[in-house]
Amino acid sequence: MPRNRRISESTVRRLSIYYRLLSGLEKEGAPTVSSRELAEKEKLTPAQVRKDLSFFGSFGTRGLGYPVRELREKIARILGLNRTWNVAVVGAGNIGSALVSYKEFQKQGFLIKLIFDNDQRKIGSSHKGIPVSDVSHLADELKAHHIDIVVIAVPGPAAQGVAEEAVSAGVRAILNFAPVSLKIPASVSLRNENMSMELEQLSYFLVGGNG
Amino acid sequence: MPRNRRISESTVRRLSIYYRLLSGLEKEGAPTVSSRELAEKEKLTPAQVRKDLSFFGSFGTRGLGYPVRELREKIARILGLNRTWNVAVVGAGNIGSALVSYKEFQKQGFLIKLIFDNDQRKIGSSHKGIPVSDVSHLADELKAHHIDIVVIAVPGPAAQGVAEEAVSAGVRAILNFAPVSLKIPASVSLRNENMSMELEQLSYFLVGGNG
DNA sequence: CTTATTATGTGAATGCGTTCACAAGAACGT
DNA sequence: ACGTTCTTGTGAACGCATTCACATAATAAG
Repeated sequence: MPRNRRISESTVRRLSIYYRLLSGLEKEGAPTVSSRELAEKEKLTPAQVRKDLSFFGSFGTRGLGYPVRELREKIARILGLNRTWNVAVVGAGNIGSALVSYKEFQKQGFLIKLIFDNDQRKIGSSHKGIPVSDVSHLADELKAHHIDIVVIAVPGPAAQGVAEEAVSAGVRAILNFAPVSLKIPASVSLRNENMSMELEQLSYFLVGGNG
Repeated sequence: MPRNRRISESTVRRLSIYYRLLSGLEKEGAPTVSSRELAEKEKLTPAQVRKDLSFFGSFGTRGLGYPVRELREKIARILGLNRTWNVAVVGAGNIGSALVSYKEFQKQGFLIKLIFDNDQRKIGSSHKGIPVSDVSHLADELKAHHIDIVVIAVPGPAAQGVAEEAVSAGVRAILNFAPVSLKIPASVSLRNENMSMELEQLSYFLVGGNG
């Protein structure tokens, strides 16, 4: 059990995958699963799966595999999914609105508590029972509602300002949908979801990787 | 100029980043840019930038840097952004609708030509001038409209079926928003955009990487 | 024309994630 | 009980991306 070891980002990403897989297996009533079975479902190697899991201890049984329910619960604890998180969405445009309605988040314990916008026509209205607040009160509201994660869904030029407000309010995790690179302290965790970039990767593949 | 060389996925991802940066610099009228300047804007190393660009030739001038306009155009050709692509969105729910309204795609030359759904109440209506078609005619319509890229924005359980239809219609690139792992031939390029997973990564960071 | 400065391009070194390979352990049938 | 089969856990080998370091070259100033 190599504790104290730094876990690579790729390993954490795959933990999410294992979690989803294990949730499905648990519903099906499977008592155990082998690294080979997990690997086949996701086009990984069995060694990769075992190595990933071994970073957090050894919960497998040789000759049998891993206990589905226990492993899922263990990964939930590692990923912090055995609790709820308070989320705020900034930007009530197309993407922001879609995120608020996206039911997967609630299911996983990510509770959207606040929505912000700068459009007076939107402020005061509500999406799915969550009122749209004025973005000019961003920092105060984030603090008052103990928001853990801020989702930025505003136009590119506005994103950096929102990020800085969020950081100043003590937020330590940001999910950014704006197509810009945010400058924030290293102590804040940032993930970018840039859909144009994803399409560009596909485009590169389609033209065969050259010009 | 190390041609014939396989370009790593990370390099291609960064090309998208350089492209965005260069577009901005071009608007500002900057004639040239150094690897150091590019690196500083994105928290990369200058060596990384130079190595990435060197895979496609050497367009820099020692002592001066890279010509902004030429480099942007070169990267556009490499990524296949000097043309348009026909895109279809499957699923007219929250995410699908948001994508159709997302203006960045059109700007980059990704033209959404078709939207599909299985809900009779939605079929026939239109989003942003694009009519919603019946998903039961998926393959035929994809072929008829020469769709290059299919965006899957349907509930998890329906995603695999949609992917298979798309592949059977000759589609070679898929952007998947459904939280499942799609099984498709290796000859088809697939990118996953799983927003729950992004939040889970943030959650892992917030709990400090242990349970 | 010469010197100082800046910045590219790239082989070599480094670091890190993935895969290999195998010893060790557990279950199951005979 | 014993051998066969299955599967984990992990050190070692491997491969690939990143970083280093420097020769090379262009500009600018005096």
